[in-house]
Amino acid sequence: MSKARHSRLDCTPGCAVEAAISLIDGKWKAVILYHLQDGPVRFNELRRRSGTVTQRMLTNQLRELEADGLIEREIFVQVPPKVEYRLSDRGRTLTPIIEALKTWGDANMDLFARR
Amino acid sequence: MSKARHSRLDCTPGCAVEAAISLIDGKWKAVILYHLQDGPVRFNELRRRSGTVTQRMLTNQLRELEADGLIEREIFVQVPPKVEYRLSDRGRTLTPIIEALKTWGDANMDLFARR
DNA sequence: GCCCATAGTGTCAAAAAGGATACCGTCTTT
DNA sequence: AAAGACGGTATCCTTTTTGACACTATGGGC
Repeated sequence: MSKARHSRLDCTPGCAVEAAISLIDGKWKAVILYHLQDGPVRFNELRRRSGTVTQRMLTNQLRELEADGLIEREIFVQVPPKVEYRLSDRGRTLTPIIEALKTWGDANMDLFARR
Repeated sequence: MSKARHSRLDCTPGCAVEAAISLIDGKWKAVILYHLQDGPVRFNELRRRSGTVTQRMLTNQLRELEADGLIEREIFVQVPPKVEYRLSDRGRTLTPIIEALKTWGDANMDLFARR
């Protein structure tokens, strides 16, 4: 999803909104960013916290977030392997949005309960 | 996308974030909500403002937003037909999020330019 | 008579996203 | 000796999303 998304460079006002949302859509990206807000988290820990995500999907989403410069990946050369993910400076600027999503979601849980 | 999304009712903290984002993902929903912020807009006007969206997609997205209670649809019985879309009360509570997306998008345009 | 605008719907096909499963090598625990 | 934790990859398949295109009905302007 991170590829052919922003074809229009003739940016109408709505384009900025489209561009921003395209970085955090995907079923897991916003959730990942949320879990990284309090500091670095390891791969499997992230996996456990995110519920039903598969290994493959988590890897995909993390790679895309990294390619977009929103998170950073640090490999600790040791056995067993250790890899930490953390927000980049740019990623941290998304915090207000993620927080707003969380707040809104909590306040509107009734919307989801009825399905 | 509005259907089988929230399978986990054992809501972990990240679940609220996932739920909220699921309502505004899709390539056009956030953009539509953005365009509705200043008041009701007619179907074709919305289409023109949203760039490359097709008729079918716009209809789909509007129907889903309506089903989720975020927008309202008013039909004026006349010829040629007139249909206006406006934010519902609940939809209006999303305004801070949409605005934040717009602001963030504007501030990070460099991210999109380089693709 | 022909084209345009209005607000859609229907069908088909392509592309993208997501899920299931198996596998890798190393070390620790049981 | 077997199993589990770690952080992934590779492959295949299904579901979901998106796009292209044609079609509807009515009225107005040329």
